[in-house]
Amino acid sequence: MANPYTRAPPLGSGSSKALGDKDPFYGWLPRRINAEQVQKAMAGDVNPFTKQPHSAQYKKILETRKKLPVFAQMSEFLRMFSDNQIIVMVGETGSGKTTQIPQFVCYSDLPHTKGKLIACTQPRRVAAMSVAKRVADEMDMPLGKQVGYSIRFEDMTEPGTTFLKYMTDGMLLREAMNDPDLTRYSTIILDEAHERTLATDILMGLLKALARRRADLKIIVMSATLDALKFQKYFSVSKGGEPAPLFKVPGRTHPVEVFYTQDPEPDYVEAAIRTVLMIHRAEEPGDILLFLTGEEEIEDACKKIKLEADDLLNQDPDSVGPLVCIPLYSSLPPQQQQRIFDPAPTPRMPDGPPGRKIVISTNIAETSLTIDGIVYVVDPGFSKQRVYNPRIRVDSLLVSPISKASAQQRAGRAGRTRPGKCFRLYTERDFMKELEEQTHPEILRSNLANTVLELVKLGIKDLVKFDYVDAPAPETLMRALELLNYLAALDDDGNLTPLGAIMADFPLDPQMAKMLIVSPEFNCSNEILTIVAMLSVPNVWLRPPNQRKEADAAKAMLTVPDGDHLTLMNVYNNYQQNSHDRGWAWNNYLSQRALQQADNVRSQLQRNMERFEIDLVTTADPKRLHMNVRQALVCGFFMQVGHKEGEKGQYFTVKDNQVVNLHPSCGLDNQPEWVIFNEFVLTTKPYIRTVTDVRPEWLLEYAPNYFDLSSFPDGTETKRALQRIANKRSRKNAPPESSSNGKGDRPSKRAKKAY
DNA sequence: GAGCACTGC
Repeated sequence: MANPYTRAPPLGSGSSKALGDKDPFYGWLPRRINAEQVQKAMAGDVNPFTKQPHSAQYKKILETRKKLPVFAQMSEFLRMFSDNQIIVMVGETGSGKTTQIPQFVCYSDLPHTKGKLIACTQPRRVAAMSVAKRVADEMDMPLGKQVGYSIRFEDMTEPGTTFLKYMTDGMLLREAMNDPDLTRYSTIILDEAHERTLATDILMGLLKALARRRADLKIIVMSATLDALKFQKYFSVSKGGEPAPLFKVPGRTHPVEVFYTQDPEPDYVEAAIRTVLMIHRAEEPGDILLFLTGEEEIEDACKKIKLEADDLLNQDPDSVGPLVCIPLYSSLPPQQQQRIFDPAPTPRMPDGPPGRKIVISTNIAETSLTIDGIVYVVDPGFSKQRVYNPRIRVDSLLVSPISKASAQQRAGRAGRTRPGKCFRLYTERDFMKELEEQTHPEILRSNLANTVLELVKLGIKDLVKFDYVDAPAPETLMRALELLNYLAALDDDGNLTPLGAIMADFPLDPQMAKMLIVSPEFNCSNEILTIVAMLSVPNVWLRPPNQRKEADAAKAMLTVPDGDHLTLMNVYNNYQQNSHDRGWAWNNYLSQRALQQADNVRSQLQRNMERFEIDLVTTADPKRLHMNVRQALVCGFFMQVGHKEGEKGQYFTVKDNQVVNLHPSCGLDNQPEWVIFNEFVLTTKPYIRTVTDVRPEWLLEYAPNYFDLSSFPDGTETKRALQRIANKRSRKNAPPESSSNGKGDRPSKRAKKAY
């Protein structure tokens, strides 16, 4: 056979007639391609990848592509790509990097000639989908053929045809778990690396090691300017040697003038409202984007601004135009989110002062959503950030100052369509001296139980020595290892157990994966599957401010008094029985969107169960079914137990002895002595949320290692209570329920032993 | 008697 590189094989719909002997790739040598070759191929009449004639549309799009800053540097890029295994690339907003660089790579790498793919990862699903669509158009191909995307629940690729795949970072990480060498890929592009999502961080560590094993793999890390040097050093080719080369492309945005306050503002919401109204009165036409921290703050500010703006309009209708306030946060239904794209209101009278639109948004407008036409940004300098405290194992959301990088990103939102202004509600000194350079990457702010299990499954032996871009706190790793060991996912030496290997394959927190896998032993895997799905989606309960009573009453109708987990199950079952009816969900103050998602997650998990031959079983007798479900819950959540002390209903977490309260949303009709909880949240008080009544015997029985009383701090009421139960049990000298194994409905003997 | 920054598998 001739050199395979002299002639690209015809692809998919390619017809040899159209091709003739004019294959635009004829004689091309992969990874040794220059810009002249590519330009010529792009300008040709025949699409070199499909061998079809180019459409008129294609030529049009090509002209606009040529105006992108990155296009002018194609030659430089191709040279750098030829000469290096790893490149760090910086491309500011509007450079065209996300759409163009992967295409340049296609022309140079010619992945289709070797049956490989180019991957380009994105932190968000919508981005992966929309960019893939755009690039498919640019390359004159139907989406899902040569160019596709892959996100959870949706694989828009065609095996054997697709050679450029946009995907979420989490998706590529999943693939790595089953193929640590990522052999299908010839080039991997990590886009938006500066966002430092957990998945991107882990991928960077994996790819750095993989680059040594696979000399044929090329890697491109794309980021914002501030982080480039850090990545260059991290990906230095030789140990302590040269940093990875940098490819830099200017952006194409308009200048944004930044203003600071003279003095610190004591009340940033009040200051923000004042600033917005000042802009409305005094500045040229143009829409405003105000960043606040959460739903309540946003809705509140919306009302206040509206009131004040209406006053202004009435007082001075000749110089002040109408103003419309639009809230934006993730839990808003998509339809309402769309309002941010509405045009500004029209003047009240012909020739009157023009109207203005103000969007008041959480961080969602910083990265996930771009709104065109914004000219003014008001930035109070705060956002809610997730923090994880490994000492007490609690996740919380804290309003914290943003980073410099974040502030710059926010300011940039004012310059997308024309020159803009950004009003920072803090002093220049604070910006320079007080703000951190970067937002702490997620890996430093999260519970890593899931990540650690993934890393072990990926074959990483020593988690502490893993080459992280930023290493997590050792205590966070310890907490994760400890949890996984108690769940029997890792043995005492930190090796993956067969159970752990299966757990890692479920897109779930380890606790939930564990209880799902063991649930057939309790004859309730059907129910646990539902509960796990419901726990994996956003809150299903709606509570509109003016209909709280009605919403609470509707919830009470669906509540199961034995526990919130059972209530969730009941909600899902009712949703099914009412054939996913939108009206039913609406009448019961439930989020149809969340229920639909739960349904989706449930099917995906069910497919995973089938792959591992985990039976889907249930128990006929409803009373016994509830008992069985509650026991299965213990198998996953035995480390999240609350014990009531005293009559006041004060709960203490087991072992950590933290004081916690039942969350007001809890549906229990009494205060059981022992409960398991799904989450521990720190808001106005420490709360445990999604709570179920359990029996202490179950704790001792299904989690004997964790409930080894010698490991408990002495002198606590919890320990004494458990000791009493243990004594009673040993007197009986037989497990109380498994001995009477008359009906198949009861937990089997094996369940007792294994867990 | 309270909340839900945002993403992802």
